[in-house]
Amino acid sequence: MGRHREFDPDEALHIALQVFRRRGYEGTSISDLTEAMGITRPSLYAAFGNKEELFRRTLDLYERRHLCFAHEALQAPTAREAVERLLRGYVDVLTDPTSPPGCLGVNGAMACSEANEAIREELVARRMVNENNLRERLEKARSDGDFPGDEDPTDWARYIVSVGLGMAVRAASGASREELHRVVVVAMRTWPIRTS
Amino acid sequence: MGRHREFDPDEALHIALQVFRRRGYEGTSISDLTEAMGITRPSLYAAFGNKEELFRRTLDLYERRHLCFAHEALQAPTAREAVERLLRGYVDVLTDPTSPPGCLGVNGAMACSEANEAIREELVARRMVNENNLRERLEKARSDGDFPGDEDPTDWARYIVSVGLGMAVRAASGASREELHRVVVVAMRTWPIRTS
DNA sequence: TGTTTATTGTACTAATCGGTATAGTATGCA
DNA sequence: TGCATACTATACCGATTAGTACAATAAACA
Repeated sequence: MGRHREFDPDEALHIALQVFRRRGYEGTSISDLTEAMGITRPSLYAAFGNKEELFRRTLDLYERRHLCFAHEALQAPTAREAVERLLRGYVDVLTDPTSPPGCLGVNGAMACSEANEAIREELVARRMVNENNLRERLEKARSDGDFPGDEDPTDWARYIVSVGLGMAVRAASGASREELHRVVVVAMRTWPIRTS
Repeated sequence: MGRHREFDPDEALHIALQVFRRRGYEGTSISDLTEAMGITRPSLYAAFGNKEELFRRTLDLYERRHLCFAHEALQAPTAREAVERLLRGYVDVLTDPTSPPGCLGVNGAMACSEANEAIREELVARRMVNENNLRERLEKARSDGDFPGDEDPTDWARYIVSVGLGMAVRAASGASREELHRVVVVAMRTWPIRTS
């Protein structure tokens, strides 16, 4: 009963994701959002709560729709391949021509005033989940004999994620997909086991 | 003639640098600045023009006072040593215990609304200057026989800077100096020439 | 000592921020 | 055909944004 909603919340969420991805959390105003989504302020608040809740839902959508490659990448037969797929998949997300360049998680976290400290912590926590997944994959590889026993999976996961973060910053500054794939090539030369 | 200024502009600029470094450009308000600097708004505008001009002057100060190590690092005898000094010096700046963690150039550039596009471009341009300096150092190394002739200095400079940017993001999220030095250790293993 | 000049503090501007009260409108159910 | 209900539109809230007008103040020069 009652009047029907005149917009598709899922479609609106996709638009919000695009806006947040381009402008970051603080850089995006409610007016930016409502204008892009084609809805009014009360509609936005009725459907999504408030700005912070909306951002968390865009984060969920982002991970589900754009970062989903990571889970598959980690299942590659060798650790080396898993890491390379991870980095190359990330590059493709960062430079997806249908979305603003860069990473929602990185663009959103930087330059937060203290009023939005909670957002920053949320993003750091989500980032850490990914890094831990990678570390666990490397630990498995080590017990499989696929990764040297005297190498530290924690150090390696931290390094790989750092390269990814650096590429995210570059992407936001307009780096091309080719440029970033070249970064991956150089980065992968650290790998302690040669592909035979 | 006229009344004397009651604050030291140079000291005030150092404080502004600290505030901008912690909050980024957009995340910092004039009130944040005047409060930290201990001066009033008209004094700030009289001495520094406006927010954007003040930020540019803090950028100059930052490069002069905190990034000055880069110039010396590039003069190391070997290219490998130059790059390692560059990365390690940057880690120490990022985690300087007397300053907010992270890099003014990175924290300031992310999450800019379109009103401050000029700031973003300025920071990207300054970053490119550093990357070009590194590339030129690698080109010199190549003609010195200190760097393989079949390696591309542009690719390497881009990779090294990317690692630095990634560490800057991590530092802003609270990474420790030790953590980041470990990233450098792994990153340096890409190096195409072994230290004999 | 009086005048000029630059800095100071107070108080303000228009615009924008995130968020909402309220009234109007469209729908499903009885 | 009412009536209850959920959404929409307008217009607003107090707080904060970057930036400034203006008058009081303090120093240098005549």
